[in-house]
Amino acid sequence: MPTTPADTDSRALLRDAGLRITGLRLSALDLVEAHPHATVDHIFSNLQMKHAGTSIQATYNVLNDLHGAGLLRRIEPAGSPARFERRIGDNHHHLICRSCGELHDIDCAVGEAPCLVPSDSHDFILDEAEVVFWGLCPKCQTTTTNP
Amino acid sequence: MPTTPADTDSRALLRDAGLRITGLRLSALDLVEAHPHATVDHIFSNLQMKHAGTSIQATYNVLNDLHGAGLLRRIEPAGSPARFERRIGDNHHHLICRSCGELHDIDCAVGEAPCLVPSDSHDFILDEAEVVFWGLCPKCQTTTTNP
DNA sequence: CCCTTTATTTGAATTATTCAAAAATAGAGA
DNA sequence: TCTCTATTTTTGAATAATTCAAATAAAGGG
Repeated sequence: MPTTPADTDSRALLRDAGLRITGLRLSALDLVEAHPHATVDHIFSNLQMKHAGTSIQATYNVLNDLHGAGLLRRIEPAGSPARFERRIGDNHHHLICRSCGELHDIDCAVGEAPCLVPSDSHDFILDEAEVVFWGLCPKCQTTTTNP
Repeated sequence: MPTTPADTDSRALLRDAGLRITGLRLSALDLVEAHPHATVDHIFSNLQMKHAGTSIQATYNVLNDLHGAGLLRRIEPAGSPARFERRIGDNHHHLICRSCGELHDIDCAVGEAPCLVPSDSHDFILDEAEVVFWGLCPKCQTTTTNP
């Protein structure tokens, strides 16, 4: 079977994570790379095209395993099923339309930095400050009030 | 029926929001006031105590109506069912334990509604910058690695 | 007090996700 | 290369959170 550079890279990622190299996992990694913020359903139907007979449970398994190994980031915006992305380890955030769910990556918030440091840590060991910007996308600004 | 000051206040809130004044709605407001971050289940069982026969659907209706009227804020942290709180209109955030789900309010150091500005607004009309601090609470720092 | 609108109950469905046992397969070692 | 075992995937079913819809009950303006 032909191996693209990306494929070779994905194999190394899986191996380094201690996960076996399977077609589903390689395809899932590629898919999320190509379609950031993909939902489980979307990933599921794409996996089915490449690997006939793929089950939804296997899709959840694969995504959970990849997430557990730190190869995928999972985001769960309010009112939406889980989404997955490859950009991990950086400090990027998300901008979501309340009306249609359109989602953009936001490289980093600018300005009022104090918001990214809690005023009282309650003695927690912090590992993430997750920021979601909510609003209305340009399209929904004009269509929201329609009948 | 006796009306406490809080009760009177809640009645005014409902009336001003154009919502009819019902026992369930008054109790739900009181309950969330007394128990910030309460889950639907928690609110449901408490409503049942005060109003025998209350259904889970009515609980969802009441909470959705109050939320729609802007009287309750709904938060939906990843991996948790929806939670409700009375603190609305201020710019406070949340600190959540990844292990046990313990949740604290975090007062934002900076005042206004979206306390942060995205690096690129994508022409969205923003109404909220939601920040969730994730970490491990003191208790889970010691118990997480146990068998 | 009646009537109409709005709430709530009753009963069922949907969506997102997980659990568990059986069958298949990756890949380390003989 | 072949075999064996642990891991992965399928198959089948269950659960949790939430919503939908029709029938009944209650709020509150006239």
